[in-house]
Amino acid sequence: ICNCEDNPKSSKKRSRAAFSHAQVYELERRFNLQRYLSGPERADLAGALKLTETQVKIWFQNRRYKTKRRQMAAELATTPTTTLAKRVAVKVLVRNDQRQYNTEELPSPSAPPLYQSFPYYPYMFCFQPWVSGNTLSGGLY
Amino acid sequence: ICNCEDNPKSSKKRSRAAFSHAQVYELERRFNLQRYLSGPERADLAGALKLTETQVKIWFQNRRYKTKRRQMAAELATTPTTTLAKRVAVKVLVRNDQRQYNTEELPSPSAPPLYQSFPYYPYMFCFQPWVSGNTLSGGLY
DNA sequence: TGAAGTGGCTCCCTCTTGA
DNA sequence: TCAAGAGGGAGCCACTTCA
Repeated sequence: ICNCEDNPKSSKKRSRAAFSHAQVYELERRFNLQRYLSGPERADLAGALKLTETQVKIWFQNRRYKTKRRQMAAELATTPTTTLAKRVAVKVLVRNDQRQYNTEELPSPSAPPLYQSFPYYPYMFCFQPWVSGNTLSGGLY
Repeated sequence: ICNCEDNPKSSKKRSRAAFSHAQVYELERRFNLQRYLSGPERADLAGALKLTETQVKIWFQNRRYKTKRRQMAAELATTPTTTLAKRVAVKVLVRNDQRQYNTEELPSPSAPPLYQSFPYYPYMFCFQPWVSGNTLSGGLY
């Protein structure tokens, strides 16, 4: 599915592209500002870092997942079992009239926020023109 | 794929549900306000109209497409051929540094805006919590 | 006529792999 | 270790169906 058309260096399968320090630094900085990128934002960032839009997209995806996993692990390690049980119950009873956050997203009282002031907070804020049909330059969303 | 689980009235294939006047009126009113619904907005509207979230989603989808088709037809009918040719050219040459609108979205000087002050304008504005994993109550996004 | 079906695309999340 | 692969859900657009 993912064709990943670029990186003229290799003609093989090319796994593990290994981004540079500068690239990772900028991605990391951006990630601390926002967990999700809109189409144009992604395009700009990819252009600035000389990465594929797909690479930026996947990097953010992996980063989100990694953060979430780390948080859940930390939470599991520091939260008493009874509290966890209670949380599950709450999760099921919640109505969905209003926004429905997963309980993991609420800053846990005991788990230290690994990424300062950024608990896992999965909402999208996409303000993107929806380019319909024939999109040029590969990067679409 | 689309299971469309509801409408206890019929036990058959159930095509053409035929919404009521009140339902259509409200959908229409909402459509004049916004072309796209976020998850919670859709859930609220569906609940208020006693429709499935899927029905509301599909209604908006069909409505968008219908509007677009109507606009393109109107534009085709009222725009001289030379102008159309020029537009195609422009479309291809546009850079995508900045937002890239389809030319149809710009209010055409000659085509009357069938839906007042609402040219076809395909962008998403989703401000929706991303419910991960086990979502209850059927409606997800 | 218009709600729903179909197909093709993208994004997202989750988990896994292998250089 | 971590970018990328792969599976599965959901939304969007384009068209088509047929009650």
